[in-house]
Amino acid sequence: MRFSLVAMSARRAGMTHTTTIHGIMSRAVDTALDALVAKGALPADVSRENVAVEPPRDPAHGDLATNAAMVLAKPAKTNPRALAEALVAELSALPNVTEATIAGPGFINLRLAQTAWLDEVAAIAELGDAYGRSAMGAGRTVNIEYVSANPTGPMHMGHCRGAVVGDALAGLLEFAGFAVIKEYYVNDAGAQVQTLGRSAHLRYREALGEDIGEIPEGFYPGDYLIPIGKALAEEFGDKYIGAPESEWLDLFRTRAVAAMMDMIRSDLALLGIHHDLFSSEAELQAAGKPEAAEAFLREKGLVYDGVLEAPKGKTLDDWEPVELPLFRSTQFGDDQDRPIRKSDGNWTYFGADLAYHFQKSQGADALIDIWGADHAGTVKRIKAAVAALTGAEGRDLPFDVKLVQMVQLLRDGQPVKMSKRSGSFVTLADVVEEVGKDVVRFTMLTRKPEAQMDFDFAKVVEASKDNPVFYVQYAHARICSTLHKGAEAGFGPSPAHLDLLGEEEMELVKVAAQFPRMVEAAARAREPHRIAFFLGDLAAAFHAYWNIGNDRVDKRFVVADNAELSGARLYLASQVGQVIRNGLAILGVEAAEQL
RNA sequence: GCGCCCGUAGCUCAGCAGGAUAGAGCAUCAGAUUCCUAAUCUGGGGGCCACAGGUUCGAAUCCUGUCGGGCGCACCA
Repeated sequence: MRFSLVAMSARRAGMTHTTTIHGIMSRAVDTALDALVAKGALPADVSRENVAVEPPRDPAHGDLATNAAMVLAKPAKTNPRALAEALVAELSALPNVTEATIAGPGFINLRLAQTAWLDEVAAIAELGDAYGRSAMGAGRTVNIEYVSANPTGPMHMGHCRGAVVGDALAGLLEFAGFAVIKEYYVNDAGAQVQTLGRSAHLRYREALGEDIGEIPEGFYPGDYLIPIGKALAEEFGDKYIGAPESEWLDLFRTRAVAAMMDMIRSDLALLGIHHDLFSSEAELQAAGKPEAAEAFLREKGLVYDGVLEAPKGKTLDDWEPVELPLFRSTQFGDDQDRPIRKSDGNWTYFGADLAYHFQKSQGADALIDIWGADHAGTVKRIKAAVAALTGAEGRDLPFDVKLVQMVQLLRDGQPVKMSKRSGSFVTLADVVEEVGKDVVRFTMLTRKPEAQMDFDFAKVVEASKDNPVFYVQYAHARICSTLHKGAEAGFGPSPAHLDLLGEEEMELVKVAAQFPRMVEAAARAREPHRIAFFLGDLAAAFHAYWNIGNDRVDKRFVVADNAELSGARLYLASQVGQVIRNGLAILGVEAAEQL
């Protein structure tokens, strides 16, 4: 009980901005509830967990609304109406609040004084790049593993979405007050990297003049291995021509993996992605981590030697029952226990991955994995493993696996063909080169990650309002050019006469003021795409205001012969620009000053 | 057969921690645009939120079932 109260107050503290309007008002509601408790109108032990203070859907209802009376009525053993009336009495006494009314089933609608909103504009200016930052994370460490593409070739578009979503999520959580570790798991221990080593050897022979002809089945055919072969040839001469594999495979594999990782890192850099930590599966195994995890789990009775049943619903020609060390994942909701070692004694991917997650868990308060949706089937076992390993230590470690759906590449509505046989696929580098980093990043975030998406080369660079990337960038560019024009006319942004701003301008302020809330909501849900959608809304509000100026010269940002009004509007424009920049920064997108 | 994800306007998708009359863009229809900030603008029509139950003061949202679509289901990675 004590524990939950502590947790709750920490949570509430994390949600509260001290200097922005939604924080101030949600604290004000909290304080009003405290007052009711003091007066005996509300029991002290009622959980306020579901109390929300947020803008109503319909702006006609007011600036903010709270459901407090409805949520608390039942546990307080009173009716919503009575509670609402008591709360309204408290809230309407606040200087910020010009009107507090009860509506519908018991909502309390609040209208705020204009000065409250203008204070928010000032807060944006004061906090600058930090506006919207939250203390929600309270410095807790979150490890987010993303990309983790196999080091067997360059990054292609299949990796792109997970990379962007992971990186944007990392940016979001960092902005929300978490200490974020961005990690990449290098699968440098399996059969695929052996194949890579052999493929490099083939290219090495080729570099030394041998005609290798068509790349045979079972080797990686891509041209990107040619320079690796050449480098190996230069370094080692013909030393490994005709030599048995045992003499060169480890060496060639290691060299090839290193080269692939260099290539992947530079591909990622094109997207602005830089991991903090690259963890090697081979090193993990060399350090005996899987053995340690196995021993630990055996001791707990969570690993045993057993025989798997043949898979149902499909027939396998080469199925035969074998005894293997199995992890008891069924105990954690999986539908089958999972082998951690193969019959040849090597670790399965899962066996090593389990140890890897254990390793990650020791340096973090929460784990997040970003995976392609094709790995959905393995989520349960890894969650089971983490629950088993950390649960056995008495920890309850939050662990999320985010699945990212595939992207279909289109060009003018037609699917882009990829030839696997020739080893040519659409690389990430190609796409970034064609449309630019910012377009790739933003576009990948214009759909929730678990929904499939199309990426049409023609559409994503289109300069029109139905292209969200452009729409947001254009808003920012417009703001920059407006400030520029203002300066030419001798007007600069100034907070001196913000009270001259009218209702239309306040609409824009109210949208911009949502930003801190949106950051917290997005961070809580771990959905960076919400920031992208918010930016679309903010850009729309800005363009809407701008459009008023089409017909009404007096509503433009720069009003001739009126330095005070122009100064106030330019100040507003400048702060809207600041919010757009902050949002884009979370997503790793640069705000264009001109288009 | 089992598991996971999805099902919201003609199309592509939002829907913020269960809140008030479900939103946007495209398309469509009707207007605006000499001057002005048109890489457009204003307005209209369009919905059994797949279906059926349940929980709740209240459900697109949570639970169960059905139907439909996608993905996965080896000791692969």
